[in-house]
Amino acid sequence: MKATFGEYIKQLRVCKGFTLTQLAFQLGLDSANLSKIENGKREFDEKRLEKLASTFNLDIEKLKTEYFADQFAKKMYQYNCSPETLVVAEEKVNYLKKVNVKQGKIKFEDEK
Amino acid sequence: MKATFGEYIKQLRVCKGFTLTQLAFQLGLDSANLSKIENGKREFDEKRLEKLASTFNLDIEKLKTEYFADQFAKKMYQYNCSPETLVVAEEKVNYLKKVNVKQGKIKFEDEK
DNA sequence: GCTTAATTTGTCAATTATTGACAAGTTAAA
DNA sequence: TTTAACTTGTCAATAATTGACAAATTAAGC
Repeated sequence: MKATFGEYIKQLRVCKGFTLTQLAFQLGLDSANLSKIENGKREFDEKRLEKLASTFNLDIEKLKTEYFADQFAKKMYQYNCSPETLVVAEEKVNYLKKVNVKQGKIKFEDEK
Repeated sequence: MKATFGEYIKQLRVCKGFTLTQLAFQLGLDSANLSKIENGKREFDEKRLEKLASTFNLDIEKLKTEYFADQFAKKMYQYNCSPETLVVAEEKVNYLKKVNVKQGKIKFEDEK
């Protein structure tokens, strides 16, 4: 899968023969906005990933991978980050996990 | 460098013997907020990367790498993304670059 | 051609998130 | 116990994102 997340959604949609309006309804948004999402002019909201997965019967984990990879790639491209960035990111994920095990949960804003 | 970006800033600051107030002044923010940044309770604003680099005489590219890697890692950790995500991200960066060469600039919101 | 559905684009108010600022609290060193 | 350093809480101001609708364009069928 080399396409952007928007292109990916469009692919899924067209493949199943849905119109924008139909899919937008499933996802609980406006067809105009779905169009923008498909064309990379708006972001897909993370909270709709589950609905997207169930609509197309996709593995939610794979979908998350596509989704976040897309976000990272866009940032990298936009800010012209070195490829090294992803290597360092991997180290940092491991660091966070290790610290987490040692010290207990690191809380993010959206956790209670 | 395995630490978070906040820990990294603190390291730099303490190493040079600066107080929060001193560094905060250099960066144009409040010492209370810098404290939060160092402790991971607020995000460092991308627009201050240059100032941070010049204050500590750091290579801006390396700093960017640290900075964005930190952001990606936090998201990965927060949403429990598979490690695969970073591999896919790399593919997608290449895809974006290729598409860009073929079709001309992809514009982001903050470009004119 | 004409008609109608599908898609895209523009705009904007409303919601939501982020920031800057300051006060009040705690910790640490002398 | 005083003074500086740091941390935490709060909140208004600012900024970013979203949802919604109208209008414009494109595509398909007749």
